[in-house]
Amino acid sequence: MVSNVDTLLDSSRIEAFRSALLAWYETHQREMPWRGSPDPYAVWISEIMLQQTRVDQVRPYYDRFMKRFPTVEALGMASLEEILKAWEGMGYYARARNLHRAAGQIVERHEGKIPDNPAQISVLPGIGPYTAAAVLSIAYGRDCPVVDGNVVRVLSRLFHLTDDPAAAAAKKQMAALAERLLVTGRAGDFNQAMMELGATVCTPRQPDCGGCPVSSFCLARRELPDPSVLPRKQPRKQRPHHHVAAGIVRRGDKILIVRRPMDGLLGGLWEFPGGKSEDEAAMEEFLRNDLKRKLGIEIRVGRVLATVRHAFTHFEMTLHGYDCTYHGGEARHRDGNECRWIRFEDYEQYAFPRAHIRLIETMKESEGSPQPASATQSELSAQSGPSTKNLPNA
DNA sequence: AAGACGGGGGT
DNA sequence: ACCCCAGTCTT
Repeated sequence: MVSNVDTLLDSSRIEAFRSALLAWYETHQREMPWRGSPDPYAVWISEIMLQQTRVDQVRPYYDRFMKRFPTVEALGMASLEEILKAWEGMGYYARARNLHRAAGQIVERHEGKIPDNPAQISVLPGIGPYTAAAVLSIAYGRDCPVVDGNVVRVLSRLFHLTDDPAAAAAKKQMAALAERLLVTGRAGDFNQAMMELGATVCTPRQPDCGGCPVSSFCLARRELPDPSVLPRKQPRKQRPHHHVAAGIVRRGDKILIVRRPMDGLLGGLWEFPGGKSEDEAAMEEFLRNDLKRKLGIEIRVGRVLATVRHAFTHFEMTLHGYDCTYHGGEARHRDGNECRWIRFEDYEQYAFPRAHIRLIETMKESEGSPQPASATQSELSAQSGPSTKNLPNA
């Protein structure tokens, strides 16, 4: 589509485009705590948090995180456990693990200063092409164009690009166009303006072309009845649905939690032990066998304390939380996962996956939280039946 | 090139 | 119910 691209790429039109975009950004940008004074550390943290995560979700996490870890040195001193706890609920926990490693490297190799050049910043864990360009342009004013999901969408429509943006050739083309349009000397503003435009005006569905400052430059607007068909979206597979049994295993006034391995899903987080069951009808038996096999403990499985539905990107899960009582064994995980007996009220000191948090909240609401050892079996069974009140679509 | 990796909000 | 997000890393 060279001819399409050329339509906009003459210097006077590019200048007009830049002026319109920057003028719009000046008056329409949203308030964000990391804007204003470009502290490289603040920019770095915000950009990591903003990976695949919306501004409004990041905001409260960012404020708490910066209060807790105000500098690279503070972050470098922190344990992974502290950082994961601060990250709890935001997802993509590899970001927190990479932040922990990167902070250590920045303190040790760069005297606590975020690198200001592509070669050094790009090798830090968790910093890919987008984040490198974002930090370098916003914090250091370097002329590096960013290409994120917003920019891909804006450019696809602006230039009527119909290729799959996931393809290598399309990525190259996007990068070249962003580079060509970039306002030299104001790269940070330009990049943020493009992203802000994509996030608030040139949205995936029902873009506000009437409110767009650069609609007169937009080829999709001119040539298509509906610009929102771009960028070309590829067909998605449907997600499988799994049933997971988790045991809230009581031993006196303690309950058992197990830490997930560092790599993989929800890496480094704590959870109630259990696993995926093929047979939804035989969850209790599965759970008893599963904890025997993985942890070497004997349990008695009681009633369902709470049931939670939870959607991940690539699968869906119904999490069944069972009231269990301990009946012997050492609680040593066969794969070496750390096991810990904690008091129920101490769970807030550990980072849990969202689904397990909701399990805990549901148990507390229904007064089905694990009872002190003094409670008899009859007292427990006298309580209300399985709680499914937080189970959407059930 | 494709898949793994969370969670929330918009439509 | 489905879409997709201020992406990165691994295979």
